[in-house]
Amino acid sequence: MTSTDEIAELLVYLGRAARGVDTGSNLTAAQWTALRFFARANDISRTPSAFASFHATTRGTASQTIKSLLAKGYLSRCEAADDRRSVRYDLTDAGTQVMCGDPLRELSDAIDRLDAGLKSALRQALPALVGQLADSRNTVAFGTCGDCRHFSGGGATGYCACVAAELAPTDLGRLCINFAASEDRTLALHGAVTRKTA
Amino acid sequence: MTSTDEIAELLVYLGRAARGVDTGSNLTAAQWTALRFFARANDISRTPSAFASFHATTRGTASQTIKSLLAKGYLSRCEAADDRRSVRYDLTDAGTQVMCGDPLRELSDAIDRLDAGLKSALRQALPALVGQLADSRNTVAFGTCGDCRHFSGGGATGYCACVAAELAPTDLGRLCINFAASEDRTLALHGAVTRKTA
DNA sequence: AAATGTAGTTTCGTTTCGATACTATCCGTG
DNA sequence: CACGGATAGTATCGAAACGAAACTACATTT
Repeated sequence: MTSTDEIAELLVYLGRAARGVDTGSNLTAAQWTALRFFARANDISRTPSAFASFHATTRGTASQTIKSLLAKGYLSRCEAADDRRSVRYDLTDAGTQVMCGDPLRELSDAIDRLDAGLKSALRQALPALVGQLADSRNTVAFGTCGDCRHFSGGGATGYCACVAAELAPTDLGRLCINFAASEDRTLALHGAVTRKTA
Repeated sequence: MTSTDEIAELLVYLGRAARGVDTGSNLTAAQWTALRFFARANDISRTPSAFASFHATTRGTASQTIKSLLAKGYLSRCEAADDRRSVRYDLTDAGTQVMCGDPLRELSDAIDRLDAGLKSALRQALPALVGQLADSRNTVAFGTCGDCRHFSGGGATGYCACVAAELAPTDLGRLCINFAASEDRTLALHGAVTRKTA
């Protein structure tokens, strides 16, 4: 039993413990994960397929979870303009409201109580680990635009080489299905690399 | 959306992604988690209740998952000597064998490919985070004896103030239900604090 | 035009899950 | 010692999650 294995187990334990206690909102763990994803993903990523990939499940299961949120009135369906196969799900006002009671808040608060050094360490190590895992699986990773290799720019705004468009400040913290970890595993403020999306 | 929330989401994402691909062993994610727990927990912690606590579920669900592993011949039931209500489950030889194909290996390998600094950062930050989370919930945390406040001693062996016994070298890396995070959030090589177990 | 691939959905049987109820045992207090 | 309450383990129930498979519709490639 190595120290590495202990880290892996702690990650699994925390991921599981993070579901927390649902205080009244009447959503299951999978439904919370889905609602959170659609609240956090950028425009091109709020699809059933992207969520299935994010949640490491099949599109069938993802579709089922989305349907339940649709029935509760927390998501609204929106057909994509460019590809008529594709759909996009957005949070309704009720969905946004419910997100205030996200049980993940408990974990966030615990993270905030960590020493600044440890917190900053997580901020660096976890995205790098996500990248490593995606590499070994030859799959897409998930991350936020501000951490992405496709992104270039300094302060509040910037350019995404993948979508080939300027990003609004609010987009920098959003999940993107075309996320690519930075080569050097630091937090990414160098020139973007153009790579055709999978 | 703060940086803290991003960290929380990455933890959930990794915990989910860690289940990996089960190559042939025919175990579900919950069954893998259970088998892994019983492979890693020390003598006093290999009970259904301890696993339920570890897996953040009810004893009923835990009992069911254990039953399925029992049916597959990967666990054996063993009545406790001191408390006739309690039972302990041990891995059979077949169970030990199956553990070689643990899909969590993929995450471990990814961790090993991280820079040494990042890996060491995780090694410090994650146990601290587990402790913070346990604090805010007033529940028991989980961790290994070597990181525990009850533990004192230097190199290959040491003393556990909780069980009030010397620990074998192999015990230092095992999960314990009586784990208590160190006060100072460093990796714990100071005097043990005696605290009656819950 | 045909073949292949992708996006989304549905259905099926199995497993997980939380809630609840139940038995057996332990422990503390009177 | 007897009683009550807490704890350990298990079983049962209905709902949800899950993976696999099949299906439709649309896009892309050949």
